[in-house]
Amino acid sequence: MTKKQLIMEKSIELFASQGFDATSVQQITEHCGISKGAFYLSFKSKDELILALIDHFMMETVSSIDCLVTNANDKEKLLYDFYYLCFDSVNQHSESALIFIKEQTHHLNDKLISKMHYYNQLIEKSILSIIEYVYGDTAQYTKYDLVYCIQGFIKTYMELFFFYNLPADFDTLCKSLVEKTNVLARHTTIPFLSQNLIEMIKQPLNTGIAKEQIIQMIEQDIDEIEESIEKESLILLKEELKEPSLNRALIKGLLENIRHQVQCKSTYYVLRSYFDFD
Amino acid sequence: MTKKQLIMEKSIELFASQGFDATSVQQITEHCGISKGAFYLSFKSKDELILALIDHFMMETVSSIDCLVTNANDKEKLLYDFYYLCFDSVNQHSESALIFIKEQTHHLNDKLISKMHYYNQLIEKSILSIIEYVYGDTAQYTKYDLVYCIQGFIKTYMELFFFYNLPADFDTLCKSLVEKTNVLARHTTIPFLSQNLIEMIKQPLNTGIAKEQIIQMIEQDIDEIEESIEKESLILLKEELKEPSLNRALIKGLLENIRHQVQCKSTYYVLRSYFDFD
DNA sequence: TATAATAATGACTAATTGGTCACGTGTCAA
DNA sequence: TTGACACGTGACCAATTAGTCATTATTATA
Repeated sequence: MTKKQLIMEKSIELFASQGFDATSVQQITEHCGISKGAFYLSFKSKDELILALIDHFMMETVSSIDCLVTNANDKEKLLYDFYYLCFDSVNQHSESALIFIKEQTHHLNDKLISKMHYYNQLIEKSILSIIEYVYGDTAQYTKYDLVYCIQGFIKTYMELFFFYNLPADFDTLCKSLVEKTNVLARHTTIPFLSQNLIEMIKQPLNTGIAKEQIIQMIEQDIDEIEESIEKESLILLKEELKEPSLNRALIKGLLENIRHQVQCKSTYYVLRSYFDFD
Repeated sequence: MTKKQLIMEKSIELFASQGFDATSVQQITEHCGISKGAFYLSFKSKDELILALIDHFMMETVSSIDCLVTNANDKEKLLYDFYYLCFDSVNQHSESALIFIKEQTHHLNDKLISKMHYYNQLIEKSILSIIEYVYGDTAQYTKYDLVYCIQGFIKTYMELFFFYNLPADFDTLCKSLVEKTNVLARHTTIPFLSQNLIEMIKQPLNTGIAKEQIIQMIEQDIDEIEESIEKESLILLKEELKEPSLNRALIKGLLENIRHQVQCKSTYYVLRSYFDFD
């Protein structure tokens, strides 16, 4: 494990329990058993650390969702799987999720805002795909509202698990939510969110994940993987990022090579989005 | 206006735009045109200030809702009115609401947590009343889920207004939400939240509003009101709080006296809850 | 006007913070 | 053994903070 990873893992615990502002770099380094100087060898600043944490968590989440939606083949199950994935992944990374929730509204700086915006839009896009796939024209006029209702369900029930340690019967919960969603999709007639409103919201869809960062992701994967076609593909993709030279077919091929490599699932979906193979 | 009120009003602006941690007492006093010492004459600490702000905002909100529910007489309109009130009051006190949202998850200290818990429970109780009143047995088994769905709707659409400055067509929004709620109430069959789960959550329903604070509210009302039966009733109620001596009928009478005095609407509902006249 | 009481001031303190940097320490190849 | 190099250290710095308190200004009272 690199020092960077160590710092990230250990700092998650502190940030989750005390919040970002209330955790000093001193505390982090003590908790890692390293010196203050060593911290600044891995991260340029404290802000860079939390940005990295949030990126890591959101990248994972977003790409899992993306993966689910892209490979969907069962209309009945997709929505259930989606809900389950949301609760399950937040449950498994509850500390990261807590940081995310805590700092989301705290707008440390502009970078964080646009990051959040970016990830939110990705998730909304996925939810919309699900709705269009599952309900088709049935929800034609109310689909944007449905997106927000689904997010509302998730957010509200999520908090229940965060604030009170409810026994996590995710199966019942998700079945219950699927039913609610079905009912809304089939019986609501009064939309609030129109295409127009949605367009207004979408405007500042700028800053995605920086190329730099994707390169870092790839490098991390390369470190973790043994000599193989997959590894070589990753190396070539990294080169392509640094200096584009291959045509789209070759890139697509390289992506296919790493598609089923579990370790780099996130990377695959991030790259897929970066090279615009949606 | 007392110095305390001045500080509260001015600090809301700063907290809303920068957050609590990022706003120094220095800044607040400069923005008020007073000295640092003067600040500490009104508030024992910076924490006490934000606690007061959140109390003020939540007391107002909760009592408006309580008022609406208590005086309901039109099943068709109640839910609409409730939604409208929520959006409208948050819209009108958007800065306070923003502070509330920002600091809600930041758990400054235990006092804040239990305060939030307390207010949340009051609101949930009101929503449950609405559901029971509007749907009766129809939503018998899913009413607790409905409470959380309603909260989810509000939270999610609220954020839309906060993060993007959407044109606020609250009327359409509320009609749309009422329809969604109706649909859920009539067609859902799979509950997730049972009576049992709800009981688990309710456990730490301790610390309400401190008696001290209610007294301060009353004193503020007394200052603002001219000589009248209402003023005298307030004075007597204040005495009763400090040293209980009257029987419940008399107290109830005093409460009735101030019931329709607009300036002390919050106080009325807080007192009603304190003396347990629900 | 004189005196007491209250309100308000702002320089000050003590503590904490994020971030730096001159100085080890261990590990290579030559 | 030497020297080069990266890795790592923790004392230190400048800036900022919440909160205090001796002093001054203002007001009310006699």
